[in-house]
Amino acid sequence: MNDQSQNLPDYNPQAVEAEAQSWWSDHDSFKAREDTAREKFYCLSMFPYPSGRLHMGHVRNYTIGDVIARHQRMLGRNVLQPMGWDAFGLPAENAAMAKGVAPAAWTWDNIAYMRRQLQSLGFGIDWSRELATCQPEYYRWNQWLFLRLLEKGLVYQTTGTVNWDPLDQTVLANEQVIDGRGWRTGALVEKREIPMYYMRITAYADQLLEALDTLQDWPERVRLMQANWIGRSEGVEIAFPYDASAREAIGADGALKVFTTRADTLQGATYCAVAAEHPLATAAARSKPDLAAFVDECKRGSVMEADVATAEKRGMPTGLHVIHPLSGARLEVWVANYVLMGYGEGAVMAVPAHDERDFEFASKYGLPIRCVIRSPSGACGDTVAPWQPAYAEHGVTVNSGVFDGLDFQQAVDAIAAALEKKGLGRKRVQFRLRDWGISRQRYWGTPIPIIHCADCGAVPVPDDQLPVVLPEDCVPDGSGNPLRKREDFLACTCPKCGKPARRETDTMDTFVDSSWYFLRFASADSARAMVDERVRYWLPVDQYIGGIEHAILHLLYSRFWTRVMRDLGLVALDEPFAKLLTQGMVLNGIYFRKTGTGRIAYYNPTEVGERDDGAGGLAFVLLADGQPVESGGMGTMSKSKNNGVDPQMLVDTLGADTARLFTMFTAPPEQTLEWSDEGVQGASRFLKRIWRAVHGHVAGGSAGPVVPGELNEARRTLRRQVHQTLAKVSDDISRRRTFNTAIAAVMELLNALNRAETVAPADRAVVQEALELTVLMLSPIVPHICHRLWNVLGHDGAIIDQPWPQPDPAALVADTREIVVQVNGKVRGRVTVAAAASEADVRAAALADDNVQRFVGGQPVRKVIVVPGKLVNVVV
RNA sequence: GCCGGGAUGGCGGAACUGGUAGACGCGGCGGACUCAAAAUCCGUUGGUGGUGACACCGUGUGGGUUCAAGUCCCUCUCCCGGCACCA
Repeated sequence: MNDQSQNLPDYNPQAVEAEAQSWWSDHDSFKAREDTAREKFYCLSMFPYPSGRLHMGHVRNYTIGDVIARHQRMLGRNVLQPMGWDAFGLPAENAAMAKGVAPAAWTWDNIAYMRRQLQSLGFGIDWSRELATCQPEYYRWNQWLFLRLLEKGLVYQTTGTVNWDPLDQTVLANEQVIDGRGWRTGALVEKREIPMYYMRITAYADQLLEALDTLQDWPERVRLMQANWIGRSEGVEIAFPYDASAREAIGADGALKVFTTRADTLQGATYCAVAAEHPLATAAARSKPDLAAFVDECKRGSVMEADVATAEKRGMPTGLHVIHPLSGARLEVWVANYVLMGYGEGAVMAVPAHDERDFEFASKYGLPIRCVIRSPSGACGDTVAPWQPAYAEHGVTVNSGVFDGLDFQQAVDAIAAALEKKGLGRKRVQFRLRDWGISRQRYWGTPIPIIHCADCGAVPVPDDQLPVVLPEDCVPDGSGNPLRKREDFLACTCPKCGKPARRETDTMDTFVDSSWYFLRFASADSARAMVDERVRYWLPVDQYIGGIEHAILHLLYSRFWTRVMRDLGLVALDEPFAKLLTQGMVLNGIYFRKTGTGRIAYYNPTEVGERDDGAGGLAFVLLADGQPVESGGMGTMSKSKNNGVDPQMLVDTLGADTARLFTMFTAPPEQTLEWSDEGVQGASRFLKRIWRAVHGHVAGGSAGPVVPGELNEARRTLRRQVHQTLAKVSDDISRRRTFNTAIAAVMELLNALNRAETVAPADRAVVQEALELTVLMLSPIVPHICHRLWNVLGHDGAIIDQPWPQPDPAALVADTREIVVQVNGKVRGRVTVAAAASEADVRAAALADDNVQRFVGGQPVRKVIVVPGKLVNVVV
């Protein structure tokens, strides 16, 4: 295209974006209406926590969703793209402590600011369905469903272990425990047992695992993470009957139950071990002060499981014994710190010869080791001491009496059958998944709807008294839950007996709030029900987009909650999210200096420049003082590393379209995205180029429609590229979700367009069509500039109401093709042949090529492989 | 430790089903415009050799399958993510 840069209007993103946004707002463009005659598309990005300002991760997340939503809209779907606020949670309480404002006020201010930011980025959101989880109209349904689950036995109360800060007299979340100390007080954190409510997610473990296979449009990685988290194990539950000593200590008959996946090694069990919290440990500790001290010590240890895993194995005998269910031998019962109360029965049979942990423990305490599995090398075939490391693989049984000579499965089957006959065991499945503890000793959350009565105990709040409203004017000071000091909240009457009673002050885990918000968007204004019949139309979510950090908990809880609501007859839905896209993190450079006191000072990348280091390389220096700083490579944008980029700055200077284009172009959506100021400039440059291309073309006067018969070779070639690009972009956006390659293809097209002839009417017609299609193709990604350019190209309506274009099949047809010719697999030439050429013709043309002949060099041709339309390989 | 993913120019990345490695962008280099700079535009840019046509080498390592391997199989190294005493 000839350069017509004179007198063309400048690209002013602020003006263009304001105009487009007010058009959409004036026309209520994104309001979604139920219409069963139309195919719906529910596009949802994970709702944000209202932390104060959007960060780049949000921009990336919501841009991906908006591109998909706008594309689906152009394909004719009835699109719903809602937005809400995950508004309860700890940061609001921290901000309250730091600034002395109530969490509610802080949260609502943040929501107002971030809503404006989302609007300034041009996301096509139906704001009429906006919700915040801290609204009583929303969280009353958390309470209502909690009561339904309580009725069904899917919510129950038991004691749970929490981190307790003894100075602040408060419960700490795991992330508030740093090196075993409270983050504010520095006091040593204790474990505390307190009553908590649990949701019986384990009752759904089997179906949550099995249904993962139906989620074919979820990333394999996420399904695997969930499968590992649920952790299904097939094994045998075995009872070791108490001997006289144990019966006496417990004061009853009975047996120690264990779970094992290695019932084939039962004859190698030489002792049993129980967790410190196990009833047998408690019973034995009553008469043994040193054991009581050890049990206490184990209980006090860190709640963090990572620390537990690396701790040295320690234990102490209980002095009690149990009877081996097959051999009748007396086995000693130990308390061991490596046995978890929360898995299986909280007790294990120990087979040191075939389990590394038991081996380490038995070696340390001199316990017997008995080999019952022969390894392939035979090393475990006899009972020579000292024993070498445990052989934990499957193998053939030995030293097991009637069970000798069996492979793993045969041995498990035979031993399980023998145990079952004696009533001392049965096969069963064990899951790693634990029930979901939802109580939080926190203020800023959904109040748990329970009333404590001195006479009646814990009484559910009747439905007609819902919601239990959280007072919004509390200002937490760090010393426990402020609700405990609110007499107006605490005081109530028992629904059963009418006497004065106290309200529960615990609130719900915020994962409860986010486990069903996607359902509420479909009936956001329903005051009388949690969800209504509109859920049937909109659900499931067709495309869900969010961070990989939610791969396990949020997605698993949401799947569980959906099934619970299904079983209550509230929805007809097994799985809430049909397709899932997990976007990668946004990274930026990390620069720092170690200060004299050993502390590390981080510098924002904008404060750092590059200098010649005098040795042929580059050194990083702080612009302010010219002195070197160290580079810490790329890392997630975070406050602590001082490497964040404020999206608002970008929107205010280069515009929302540049921000959107950069995040979509620089990396595929699932990968990490490395921030680059030069890359942002590149995105802005491309928008200016397309702006100029359109205005330059239009300045040349009007253009008629393309008449295919009038096109010469060059015009046909250009037009073919236009329609090939359209086909590729359609596929990249809808199927592959590789927005980066879609944009690259459009960039290539624009490069070709800038080189094209634009004088003859036929040329202008081809360019007009090309620019129209280019603007249509880019409109989901950079909607504002395309909104304007569509009108500049001579169209009256808004581009948002245009259908997604289809490539013209006739334009895609080529008369000739370039074929690559290889000799022995190396490219030696190219020949142009008619598209319809036969294989024999292609072969002849390839062999006739000069350079090909040079490399064949008269040698006998052994074989010629012809890949139609692509390449010929001559083997000599 | 177990499970999963990855390694391609100076950088981000492309190559989708085994068929032209390095699309597109950034950066670099050369040029045009300018008093100059910025902006913009044009050209060039994996390495080595050659004036050149071109040749050789090249997708973390070593091997294999194939007419043909970044892509498939085996070995090793390093990176990243998840789980982490789950019996």
